[in-house]
Amino acid sequence: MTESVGGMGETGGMLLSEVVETSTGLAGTRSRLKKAELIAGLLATATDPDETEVVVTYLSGELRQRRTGVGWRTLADAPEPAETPSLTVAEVDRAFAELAVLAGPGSQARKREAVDALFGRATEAEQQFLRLLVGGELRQGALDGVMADAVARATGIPLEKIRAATMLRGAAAPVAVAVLTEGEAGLAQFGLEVGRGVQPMLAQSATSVAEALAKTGTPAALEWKLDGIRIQAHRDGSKVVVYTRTLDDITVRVPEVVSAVLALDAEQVVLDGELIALKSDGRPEAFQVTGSRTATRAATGPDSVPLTPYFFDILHQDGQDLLGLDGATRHEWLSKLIPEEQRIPRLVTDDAEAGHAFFADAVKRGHEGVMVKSLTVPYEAGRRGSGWVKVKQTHTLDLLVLAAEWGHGRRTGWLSNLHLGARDSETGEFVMLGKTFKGLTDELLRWQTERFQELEVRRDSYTVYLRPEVVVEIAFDGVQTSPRYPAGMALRFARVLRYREDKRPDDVDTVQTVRAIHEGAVDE
DNA sequence: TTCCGACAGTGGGGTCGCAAT
DNA sequence: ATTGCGACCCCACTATCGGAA
Repeated sequence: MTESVGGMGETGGMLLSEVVETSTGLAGTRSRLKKAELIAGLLATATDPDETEVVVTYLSGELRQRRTGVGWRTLADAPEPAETPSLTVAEVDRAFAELAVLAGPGSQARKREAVDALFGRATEAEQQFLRLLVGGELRQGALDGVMADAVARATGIPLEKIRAATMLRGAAAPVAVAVLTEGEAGLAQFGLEVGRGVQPMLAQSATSVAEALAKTGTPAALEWKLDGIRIQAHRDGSKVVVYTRTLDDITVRVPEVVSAVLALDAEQVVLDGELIALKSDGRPEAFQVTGSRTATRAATGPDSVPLTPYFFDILHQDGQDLLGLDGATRHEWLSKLIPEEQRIPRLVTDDAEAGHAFFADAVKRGHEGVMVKSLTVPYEAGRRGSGWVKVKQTHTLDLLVLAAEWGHGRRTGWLSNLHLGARDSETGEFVMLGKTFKGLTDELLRWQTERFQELEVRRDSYTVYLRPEVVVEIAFDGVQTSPRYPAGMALRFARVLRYREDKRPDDVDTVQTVRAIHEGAVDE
């Protein structure tokens, strides 16, 4: 262990440079076993729980502070790097903790000073590491999953137990610290705690109800998939806390949820649900409306858009943990506690045809599609298992590739991100509706990189612009209002299905067609 | 030996709050 | 009042590793 040299009166502890070296090693191998070994090796040299916690979070690609107010722009111009490493892990964590609480007039300048002080003591490699860490772009092939595996291997504790504790605790680092310092006995402290967010259960995708039913097994429950914000509501007596999918606390922004939960006939409860803005006729507002209202802090007043909470699962009630129970039993508990108008409409069936009719009805009512849920699996916090499967309505269009941007990371050297345009039937011009990088195989990336440069008309440092010749079939979930694109519309979740070399630019779909979808005039 | 679950990476559009201009 | 940045909401898809079958 090297002592800190020439620091600011620091006493020692692990150097940041040791973390940076390990991170470089992680990026240098694709083997997850090797990554786990490297992580375990460094964790073994940590001297105290605090240090262990910081190292665990850094090697998972995160800062310990949820928000610091420092981003890529602030870090773009940093002072000259130091020649030799001296920063300790503890010093770096403290520096970010201080940055995180800076606010008010003049805070930008003070942030600048604090960042310069920190980065002035960092070597070139350390500066680069911190930049990527802050930006959440470490890309060393190790995040929470690999970290959990590393901790399991280092301690000999089954991965499943570590994972379960992590999901219930809602965070990886405290669990890692507990087992690294106390062994398996350290896991005993982690269970569902009313008031503390649990990683929500996630869903796989399927393209049809029949395919979804094949994954979940039958009979299964189908529920409308609402296009809103995922919420997890905790009540302990008179205290209510509402969390988002990433366990951000949004309680003060959603009084509707607080009052709904306080009205329930239970002292303690943990509920999973969806929050959505509805029009006066009961149809859902565009996601942007729900998102905007939910993001607004002081969301009261006459002009405020009301939100409606729906609940679809229950994890705890009055001292009893329910998340280990099967889906059917949990829903019985839910039905007894939650009034029908606050539950998501649901159909239990083993018939794909009946299921499809339920799906079609949900879509007709303006919803995204359905969730298909196994009746037999427990609530698998944080898992994306086959117990829950989503089926969404999608659209497809033939569009023109207007340009393509150079990729990053494993896509470096390939043209990756496509600019997509529809034809304006009145002017004959092509109008950009958004970009996509999704759905491309390596083979396709190779092909388009070559082909697009043959069609190049000009380029800048990010983008190659093309002659309007390449037609691509695009899938997307819907059309949203856009403040950025010229038609005032953008595609939501666009992805490539295939190139259409059999089609000509005149064949691509029109802006007018897209507008019709936007206005809900087209059913596909 | 092949199959498949879990993970990480590669980015997309939109909105609000805040500080500076 | 406007602008730029940071943070967070929604997210689809492919490649890969390593254990399961």
